[in-house]
Amino acid sequence: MDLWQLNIFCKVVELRSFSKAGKIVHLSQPTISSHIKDLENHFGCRLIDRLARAAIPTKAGELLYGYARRLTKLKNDMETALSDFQGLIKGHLLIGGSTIPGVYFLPRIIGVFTTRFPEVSISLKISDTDGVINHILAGELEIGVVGSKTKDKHILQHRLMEDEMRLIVPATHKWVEKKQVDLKMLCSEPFIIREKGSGTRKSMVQKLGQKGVALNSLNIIAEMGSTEAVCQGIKNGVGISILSVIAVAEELNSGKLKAIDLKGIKFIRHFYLTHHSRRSISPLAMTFADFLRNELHAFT
Amino acid sequence: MDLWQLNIFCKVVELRSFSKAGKIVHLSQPTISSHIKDLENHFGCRLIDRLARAAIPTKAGELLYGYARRLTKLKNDMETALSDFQGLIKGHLLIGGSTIPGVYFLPRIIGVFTTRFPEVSISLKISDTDGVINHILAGELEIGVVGSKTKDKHILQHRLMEDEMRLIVPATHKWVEKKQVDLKMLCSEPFIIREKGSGTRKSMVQKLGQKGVALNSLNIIAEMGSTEAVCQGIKNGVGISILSVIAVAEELNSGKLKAIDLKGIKFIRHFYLTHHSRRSISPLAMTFADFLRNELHAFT
DNA sequence: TAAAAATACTCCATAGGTATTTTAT
DNA sequence: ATAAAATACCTATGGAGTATTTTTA
Repeated sequence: MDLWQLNIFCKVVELRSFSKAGKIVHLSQPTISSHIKDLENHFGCRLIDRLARAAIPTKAGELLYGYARRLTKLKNDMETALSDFQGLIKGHLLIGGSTIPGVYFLPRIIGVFTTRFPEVSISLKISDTDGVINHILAGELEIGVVGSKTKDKHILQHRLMEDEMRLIVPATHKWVEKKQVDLKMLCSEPFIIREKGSGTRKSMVQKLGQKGVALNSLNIIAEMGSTEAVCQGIKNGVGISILSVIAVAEELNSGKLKAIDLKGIKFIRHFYLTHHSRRSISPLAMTFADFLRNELHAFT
Repeated sequence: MDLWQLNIFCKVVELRSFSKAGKIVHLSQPTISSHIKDLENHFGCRLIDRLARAAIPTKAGELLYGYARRLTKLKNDMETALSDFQGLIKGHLLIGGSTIPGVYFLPRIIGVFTTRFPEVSISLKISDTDGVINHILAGELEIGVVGSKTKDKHILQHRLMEDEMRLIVPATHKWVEKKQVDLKMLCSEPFIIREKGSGTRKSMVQKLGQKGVALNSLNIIAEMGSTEAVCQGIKNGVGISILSVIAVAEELNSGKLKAIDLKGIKFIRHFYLTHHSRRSISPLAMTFADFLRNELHAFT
C-alpha cells in the first residue's frame, strides 16, 4: 500500500468509475482494478462497491478516503516545501562571526542582505575564532567568518578580505612621534593581549614568531576578552597592543589612538569564510556566502 | 518516492546511520543507500550528509524529516482506523423503518442493542415502505425493516417476523358480536385506507386481490398517512380498516377497538430486513442485522 | 447491445540481495 | 585497521500493458 495507490483510490471515489480514474492517472482500467484489489486485500475489506453504472465507496472506503485525501495533501505540501526550500531564498539563517568581523563589518552586510532578501532573517553569533569553528564542527552553525586559519581538516576556509594589524598606542604615548618602532623596544613596553582562542592573538603570535619574538618575551600586563576591552586598556594607559586597523578605525580617525609601524614587519592578516568540509550548505547559507564574496569589497 | 522510502529516511535520520537503519527495517545497507539516493534525486538536493562516523540530515533533510514523520504518523492512524472499523462495533448507524416496525418494535430493539454496544448510536428514519426502499437504493440507508416485499432486483429482503392483519372496528360497531364477516359485507362498509407506498396497504391490496376484491370495490371514505391516524379514524366512527394486530395491540387489550375475522381469509404478512443487493454492508450494520434476526423473537 | 469491471497473459522496471571497493578515522 | 557507505552486478517480484471474457442495465 503506497501513496500512489491511495491517490488512484481517491480518483476512483471522486469519479465513481475505474476506467475514468484510469484516464486521469494515465493507467489502464485493469491496472486500476488491480490496485483497488490490492488495497482491499491490504485492509481486509471491500472498499468500493462495483455497481453497474458507478463505483461507490463502502463505509470503510469513505473512512479510507478521508485519510487518503489528507495523506496526498500532506505529500503535496511536502513537495512544495522542499522545492520552495531550494528555489526561494527565505527563512532563518544563523551565522558565526569572530570578534572583528562580527562586530565591525558583518552587521552592516547582514543589513544590506536582509533588505535585498526581505524574507530572510539572520542571527549573528559572535564568539572568538575557536568558538565559531567549534560550533561549525558541531553542526550548530553552517558558515562563519573568522580571523585565522585552522588546520582542522573538517574545516574549509576561503579568504574573504584582508586587514592590517598595527601597533596601537594612546595619543599621549611617548612613541607617538616615531615613524616606526623596533621589535626589541616593543618587548619592554607593557603589552595587552587577547585571550587564547582569539584569531587576532593567533595571527599576532604567528607573525611575531616568524620574526623570532616569542609571546613570553613580551611584557604582558593584561589579557582581555574583546577588542573593545583592549582598546579601553590602551586608552587608559594600561598598555599597548597590536590591533586590527578595521577595529580601531574610529579611534584612529578621532585621534584618540595612534598607529605605529613595526620595523621590518608588514602585519597583514585575513578573514576567512569558514564552513564544514563534509556537511552540505543550505541554499540560504550558500546565497549569503556568495553575497559575502561578491559584495564585501563595498564594505572595505 | 513512497511512504516506505520516507520511513527508511526517518530511521536513517533517527539512528544517524545507514546500516543501523537497515537492521531496523530488515534491509541491507546498500538498499538503504539506494533508497536515500532515490529520495535525493527525487527532491533534487542532498538530504543526508555522510560524515565518517554519522549520517546527519542536511537542512533540506530536516525539513523533509518533519513532513515524513507526519506522513508516517497519519498512515499509521489510517491503518488503525480501518482495522478498528472492522473489529470494534462502534460509531453511528442510520437504519430505516416503515410505519409498523419503526413505531412498534424497532425502538425497543434499538434500546437493547445500544445497551449491549454502548459505543454505538443509532438513528431510526421512519417512512413508509417505499420511502425506506428508495433511501436504500440511493445509498442513504444501509438497512431497513419494511412491511412488504419489493420486486426491485437491487433490493434483497430476508423475512424477519410475521404479523397478522385483521379487520378492526370500534368497540361500538354493529359487527362487534360477530365471529366473522363476509367480504361482500366489507365492501359496503365505510373503509379507511393507508396511503400509496404503505406496506400495510400493499399487503392488504394483494391479499384482497387474491380473493377477487379490487380496491375500488371497497367503500373507501378516507386515506390516512399513518397507522395512528387510521386508528383514530376508527375510534371516532369514520370507518373501519384492516390493520396489523401488533399496531393496535394496546387498543385491543383496552377494549377500545375490536378485531374480527374475515371469512376464509388468514391475513398473515411479514416484515423484512431489507438491504441493497450490490452494496456492501458495514460491520456495524451487519452486527445490527444479525442482532435483529437472532433476538427479534424476544420482542414478539 | 453496450459499457464497465474482471480475468488471463506477457513483459520489464526496479526493489532487493551479495560481493566488493572506496573512504575516512 | 576498522567501520561505514558506495559501487557493481544479479535476481525476482509485481506493476503495467493488451486482449478477452463476464456482468448487468
